[in-house]
Amino acid sequence: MGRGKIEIKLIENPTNRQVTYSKRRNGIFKKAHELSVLCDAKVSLIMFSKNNKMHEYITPGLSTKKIIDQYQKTLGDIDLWRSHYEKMLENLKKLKDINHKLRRQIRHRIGEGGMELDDLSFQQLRSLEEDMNSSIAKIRERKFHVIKTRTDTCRKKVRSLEQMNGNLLLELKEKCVIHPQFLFHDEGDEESAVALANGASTLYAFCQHHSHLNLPHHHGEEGYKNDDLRLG
Amino acid sequence: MGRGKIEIKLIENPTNRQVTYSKRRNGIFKKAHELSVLCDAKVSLIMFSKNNKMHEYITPGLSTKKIIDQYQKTLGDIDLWRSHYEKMLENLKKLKDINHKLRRQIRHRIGEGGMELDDLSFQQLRSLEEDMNSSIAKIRERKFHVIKTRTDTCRKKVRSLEQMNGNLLLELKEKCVIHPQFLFHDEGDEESAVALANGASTLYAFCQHHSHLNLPHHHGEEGYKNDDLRLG
DNA sequence: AACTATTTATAAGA
DNA sequence: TTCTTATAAATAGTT
Repeated sequence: MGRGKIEIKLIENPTNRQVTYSKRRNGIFKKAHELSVLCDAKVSLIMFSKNNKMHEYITPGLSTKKIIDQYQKTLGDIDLWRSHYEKMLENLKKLKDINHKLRRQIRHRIGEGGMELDDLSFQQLRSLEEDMNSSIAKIRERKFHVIKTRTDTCRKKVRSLEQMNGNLLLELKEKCVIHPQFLFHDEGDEESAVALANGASTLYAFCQHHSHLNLPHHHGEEGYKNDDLRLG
Repeated sequence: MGRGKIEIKLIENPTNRQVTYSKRRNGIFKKAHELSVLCDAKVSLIMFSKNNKMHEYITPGLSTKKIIDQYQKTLGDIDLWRSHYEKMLENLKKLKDINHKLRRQIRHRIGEGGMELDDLSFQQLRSLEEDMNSSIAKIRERKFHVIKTRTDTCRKKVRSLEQMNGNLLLELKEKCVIHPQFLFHDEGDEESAVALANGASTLYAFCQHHSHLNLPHHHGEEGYKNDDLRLG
């Protein structure tokens, strides 16, 4: 429709093309609107020119605003979702962290893995042990009313041995002062010899008792930990 | 354009309206297509008749399939997202669970909360204690090389004291054999009486000292654990 | 952007 | 719906 018929194919001349685009675009929009009104139809017409300029027509009933709102609501939902997702990621991270710490704590308390305790200082080990001890003490308390205990005598023995040793030394020293012949084993002083034997036998009996206890005592040194643990 | 001019307003006659819709719809599609070809424009034209029949035109370049694919890809992404989200939820739940168990384990090991151990049976307590013992043993092992020196020294001392004790006893015994007067306390033998008094007092002093030591020793029974801890 | 000769779209009727 | 056709509308080429 115009001065001459035209073939429907790309218009090479850019100016011509642009002019035709404008004219026909308006024509289509007019027709779209006429259709909307005449037939109560819903029409959405969107077009992009070769230079990417967009133009659109939407039937008045289907207002552009409504469509834009709908679009933005969807975007908003996506945003809400993303923020939700990111909060959850954070949460996840925190939980993993806590988990890791708890595992570490347990590993320390279990002493597992051999190398697990290596990165703790002596002070840390001490405090960890104290912790463990106080923990185990509580468990012991709980268990205690079910089983009665034996006692440990290791330390008593060490001390009493030391004491006894000191006393024996003192005694010997005194004997030596009173019966200097003690210092000379070859001399035949009957009386002091008898007295010495007498006193010695008493001492011996005691010491036998004592040294007899010493064996289990030494044994107990090793067993000590076990006893202790079992008591605990 | 037609036998007569028409006003642009809703066509009340449904048949007329429908006919006009069909004719004009074709007209617009034809024009949309002509625009697409002539001007290399991208055109999307969608319309719904009053009876909600949909018709659309899309510029051949912007194939309907591509648009549908894009649409489905978006939907697919949403689905992927949802499944991702659900996996994460699951993960979260598992972590929380593990966390809870770890906390419980620690509470048991710490013995905290007082009532925390009440729901364990005696066997469970026993096994928990054994666990704790083996754990503490490992900590001690680790600790051991730090206090090894002290311990060794202590043991050596004990042994040498015992040795000394035995030697002293042997010596005393020998003296008694050589000076038998030590054995008769009732005889008016000044020397032996003096010797006896002397020896007895020494022994008495020792025993007093010894039994005196027993109290702090018993007291040490309580202090023992603390000492041990301090050594640890 | 305006003009206009001509083509095209389409309203009304069949 | 489709065809016909008179006529309104759109628009290519020109100014």
